[in-house]
Amino acid sequence: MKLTANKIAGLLRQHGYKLTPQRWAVLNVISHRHDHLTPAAIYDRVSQEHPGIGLVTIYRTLEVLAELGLLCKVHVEGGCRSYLMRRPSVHHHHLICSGCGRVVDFTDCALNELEQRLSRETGFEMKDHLLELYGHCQNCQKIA
Amino acid sequence: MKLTANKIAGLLRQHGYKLTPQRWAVLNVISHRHDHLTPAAIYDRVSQEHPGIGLVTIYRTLEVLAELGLLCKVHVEGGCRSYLMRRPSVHHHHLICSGCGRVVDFTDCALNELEQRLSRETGFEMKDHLLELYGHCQNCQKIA
DNA sequence: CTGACTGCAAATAGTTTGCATGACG
DNA sequence: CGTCATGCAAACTATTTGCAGTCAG
Repeated sequence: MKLTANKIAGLLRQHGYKLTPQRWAVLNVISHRHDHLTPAAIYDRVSQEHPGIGLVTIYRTLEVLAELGLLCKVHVEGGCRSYLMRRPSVHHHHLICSGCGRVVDFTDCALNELEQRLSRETGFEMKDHLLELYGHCQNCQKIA
Repeated sequence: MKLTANKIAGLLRQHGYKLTPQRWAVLNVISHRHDHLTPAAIYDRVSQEHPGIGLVTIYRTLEVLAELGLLCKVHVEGGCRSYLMRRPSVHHHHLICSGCGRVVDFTDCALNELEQRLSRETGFEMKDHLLELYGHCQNCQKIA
């Protein structure tokens, strides 16, 4: 499910955006990783190949890419700044390694039944949920 | 399960803290509500009865109270600053109304099976999870 | 040309830290 | 006394906004 430059460019254009070198650079940095990064960390990495880019551009780019569903945010223990990672816009959740930050996606959250029960009990109309699992990946288990 | 001043004072003292008027004021503000508040909002309310209190004290108090399990944090859609609310320290989750901010707790998250399956599939050792449900409460459904 | 995009600098927000002072056992 | 707590001011970090110059169609 590799997205080509063309597809991404098309997707951007559909929404009135352009695929600029900066946006491309951000996408490159993020898509080659399996963990999550802060805006600042993305900035650092992008800067290496693209000195002179502004941190502001990173923020704006992330906003656009997230809007198109090419990225999504992650909440992490302790602080909950807006960490981000790559992934298309299907309903899914994250399993995050507290050791190395690696993120694994999964789609089946098995919450329907729970939502229905709570809806019955509380009268709430369910709209959405936030689910993230934390643990240690095999690698980090060895180290610890 | 109302906590008396004495119990709270004892709990604080056990951990080497004191029950000061400021801490008491913060607890009062929070314990009378069913929704979540930002530190700044808590500050505003506490200030009314307790002018001259510092925002810093609110932050420090919240930290202490959270450490003792008298409060806990909430993540909210959009931004995810540290919103807070009252509640004892048992494993539980939040059902949050996107309309009015009301929070309902529930304990049975039915995630064991999911965690076991994912653990088998990915080799992760599960430690913890973050689960929050969002919806509209009965009241807010009427309004909308 | 026009609108989209970028980068800088400045402005905001939210939160933390250092320090002198005061309360209390 | 010695410890903990408070409030102020300052420091920081994270993020957003205003603006002028640039670029592609």
